[in-house]
Amino acid sequence: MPELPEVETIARHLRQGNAETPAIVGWYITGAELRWERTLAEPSPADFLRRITGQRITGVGRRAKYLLICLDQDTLVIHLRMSGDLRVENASDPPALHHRLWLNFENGSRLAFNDPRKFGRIWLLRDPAPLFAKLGPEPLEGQLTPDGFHALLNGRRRQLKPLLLDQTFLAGIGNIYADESLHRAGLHPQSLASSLSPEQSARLLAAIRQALTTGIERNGASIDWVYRGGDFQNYFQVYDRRGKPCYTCGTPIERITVGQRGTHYCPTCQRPTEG
DNA sequence: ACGAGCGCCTGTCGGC
DNA sequence: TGCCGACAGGCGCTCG
Repeated sequence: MPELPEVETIARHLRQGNAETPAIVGWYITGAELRWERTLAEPSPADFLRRITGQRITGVGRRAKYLLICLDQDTLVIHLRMSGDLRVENASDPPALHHRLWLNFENGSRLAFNDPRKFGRIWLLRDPAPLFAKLGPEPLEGQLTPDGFHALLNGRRRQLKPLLLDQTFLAGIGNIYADESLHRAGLHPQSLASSLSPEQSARLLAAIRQALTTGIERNGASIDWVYRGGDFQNYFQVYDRRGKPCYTCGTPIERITVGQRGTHYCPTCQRPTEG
């Protein structure tokens, strides 16, 4: 499910609260329960319970697609993978079928990690930096310039779509935002990164930022039962639009497989580059 | 360096 | 209705 905009939206809601959920900053952890062992990547269940109990939440943030829940001594790092979701609820509510791990708070609330497909992972770390060591730059941060991005692309003989999905190249983009970015940039998903002109690279960076920013403004995309609350799905130009007319030229959107991922594009607006 | 194939899991949907 | 395969917002691994 969630890519950068969805994780950012969840982080903001947990930090600031919204109509449905209160902010969790300042809450005191009285205990935890683990229902699926593999959800917890690190440390052991016993160490996790011992260490997290008694800590207070001091902040909520995001790095790439990782959600960061800052505690007094540690950082709770959560990767939602395909189907993970976080829910604030009453500790007295019966836990839902797919709750894999939850924290209990002094105020009678619970923060539950719900994850039907069990791909999600949670770490409790004194220092999360090593976990993020191989991640590429944040696409929305200013250190990444059009020239710098062109240099990064220029050094790679790789198709654009798999490269955008490579978290060590650029951090936070997933299948939806890769397709939407390439469409906005007018680039074919199978064009080679090294074939882009400086202008095309600049256009791609701007398109990525535009797609991600719009996604955040719309509170992310909600496609099925997994993640709710966003409406970016109503603004998709290519993703999940196979056979429907391109909004720019009317050509039916095509779906192909690139790097074993479903890939949507307009064959008229997104022509392959030379080389 | 790069792509393909597969494993990890459960749920939904379309075709027959 | 039931069965069966395809497919799903991700990522780590091995193998050429």
